[in-house]
Amino acid sequence: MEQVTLKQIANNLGISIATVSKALKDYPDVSERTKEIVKAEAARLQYQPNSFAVNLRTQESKTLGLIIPEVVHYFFSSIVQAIIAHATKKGYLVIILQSDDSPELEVKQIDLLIRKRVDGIMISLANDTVDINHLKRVMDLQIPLVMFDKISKLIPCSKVIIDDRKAAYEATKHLIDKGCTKIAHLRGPLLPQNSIDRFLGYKKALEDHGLVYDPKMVLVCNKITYEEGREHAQFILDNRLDVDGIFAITDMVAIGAISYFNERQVKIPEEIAIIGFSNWFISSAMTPTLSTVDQPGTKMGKKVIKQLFKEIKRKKEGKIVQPIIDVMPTNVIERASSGR
Amino acid sequence: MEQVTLKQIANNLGISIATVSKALKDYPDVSERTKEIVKAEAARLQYQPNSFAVNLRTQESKTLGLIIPEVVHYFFSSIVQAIIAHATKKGYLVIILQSDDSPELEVKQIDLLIRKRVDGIMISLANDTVDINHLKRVMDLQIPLVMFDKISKLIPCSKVIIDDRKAAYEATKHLIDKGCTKIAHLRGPLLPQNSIDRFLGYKKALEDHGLVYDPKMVLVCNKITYEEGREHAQFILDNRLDVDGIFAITDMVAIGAISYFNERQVKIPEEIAIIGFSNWFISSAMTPTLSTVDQPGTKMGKKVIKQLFKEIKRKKEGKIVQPIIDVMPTNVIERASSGR
DNA sequence: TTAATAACCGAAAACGTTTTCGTATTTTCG
DNA sequence: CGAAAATACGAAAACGTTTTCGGTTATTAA
Repeated sequence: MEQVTLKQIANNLGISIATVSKALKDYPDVSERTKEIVKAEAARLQYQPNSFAVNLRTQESKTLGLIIPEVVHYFFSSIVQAIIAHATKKGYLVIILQSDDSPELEVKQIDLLIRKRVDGIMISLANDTVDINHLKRVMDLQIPLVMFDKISKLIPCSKVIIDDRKAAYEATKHLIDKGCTKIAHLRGPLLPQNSIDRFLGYKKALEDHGLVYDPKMVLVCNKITYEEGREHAQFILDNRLDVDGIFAITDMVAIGAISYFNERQVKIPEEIAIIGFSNWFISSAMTPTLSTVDQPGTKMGKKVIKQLFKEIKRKKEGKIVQPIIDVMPTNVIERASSGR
Repeated sequence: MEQVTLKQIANNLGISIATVSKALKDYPDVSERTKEIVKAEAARLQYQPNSFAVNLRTQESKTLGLIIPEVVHYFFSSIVQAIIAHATKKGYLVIILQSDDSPELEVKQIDLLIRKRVDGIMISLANDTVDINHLKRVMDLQIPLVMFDKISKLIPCSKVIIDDRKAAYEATKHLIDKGCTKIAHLRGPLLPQNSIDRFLGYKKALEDHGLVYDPKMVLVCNKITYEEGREHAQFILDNRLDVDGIFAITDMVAIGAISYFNERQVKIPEEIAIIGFSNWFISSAMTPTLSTVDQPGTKMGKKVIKQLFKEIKRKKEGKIVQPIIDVMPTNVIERASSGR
């Protein structure tokens, strides 16, 4: 089972490699007759161009890199799916890497992608990435780069995000509209911007509606897990915190809290109303169903890959790319957990 | 920002390209002194070998292909995660493609991977893949191939699977042990082997324990969705099927059913006990928590990639690969939905 | 001292493609 | 009819690496 090359076709037909190559790519300086002959022979031998050689020659890999903190995650896997689908449609393949929210891994992975000479990189940063030299390097090397969801404002590349602050504001306001006056917030870690922004949105909403902001009502989830949701729910009950509403940084945390409240017979939403964030699929399948903020993963993925393609194209044409910042709309979805 | 090549280093130092290449790879016929000098210069210029050229020369891409039916799926994304993690540890990157359970897409994607000349392919087949010529082609081209979960018995490659029939048998038996005598089965589509096997396990368990198998108690889920779970639950209630236990093909379906039963105030597990399949994360976070069969995604992913590496290595050594079939153990996890 | 051996380095081919440029042939047109 | 233009093809360089094989020194043994 020998490799079929242009050379073989050329030899079989008694013509040159150059002509074969050009015939297959419909160059104008090849006669129709020879084109036909060459194509027939190529088909007969099931010729497939050697992508290694093509890559080397054209200096592009037709491959993109995608780095996300976690694969097993509804929001991220939705994005992954959308990106893969659109990339393959355009003849590009996608290499996926998972940073596990580790900045060190992230640096290594960027390095891997650069070495592989991918044609573009999409990334959602690890939670506590602060050093951004690896990203600067990507920019310096002129590799098209698009960030999404977890971004760094210090890198002047295109970004696809949501307005976490506004979304959190609206989620909190939703609870207020439902009559909650003592709203707790299960926030994320202290570092990443999303977590900070959601917290700020929560705080602002309280202040704008005449409610006092009490730091004791804000509990930190370092890992943003189901278990933390349960633990904080327990903390609230055991310490008799006076709470009638909860805004959780994520559906995962909200579900943990709900599960614990269910066990302790706390009525939701009557005694405590809850709203999550992300519109994870399962939030509509819970009992009670979970109110949440829709974070449109599929749409975001589509925007990300489209922007990347735009930048790859502009780079090829030698034009300068004007980075954009696309803020996707979010909206509160009311379900049973806040439906008073 | 010019590309740094071996040639540049060679010119800078006034030696040949060959020597530079060998020095960087610690060939024995290069003196320690020149090795040091070369390495220093390479470090100074931040030399990175051009992977296109390396690929072409060595005829390997250090890249693997992975095709799965769905990315947004707890079981599959767990596998993806494990595979990516192990692959990168060994210096390999992973290209992921999603077949959407479409045989046509699957064929195209296999073709893409072959063209990209990946060093190995891992695949879980689309639900209704029957024509397997694309897989035969992979075998013919001697590309290492490992199948998992949804496999084809007709292809003599390595496989990592579970014993669906046995697992389903045990799930059904679990319900019987709990005192159920009228057990329904929400089965999957008629075609794929997993679906058939789980059905057969269910049937066998009934027969082995003196219960009559009634085709009317088997309802088909063509898409294996949450909604189908709900619809079948409704069907059962509306048609007054005499049911005291349900074995669902998947947690997703089971959760749908539970959700509907909750709405209709059917007590679980008192009136109807339910067991799912896969041990999807959320099954332990439901109310009531869902009994299920553990399908160890992470472990399976690890086995898959390890076997693939083994075969890649053997191929390099020119040895023949002996395909293996690894049947991973599963076990019933009892939770509230069957805990009488 | 000479021959044999070891140590070190470089020339060059090869991987398979793309593309520029030149050349030979044919056609067009004044 | 002759010059210009159009048509069709091929030679060859280039992409950057790896590796074989010779060749040149320096070292050792006889």
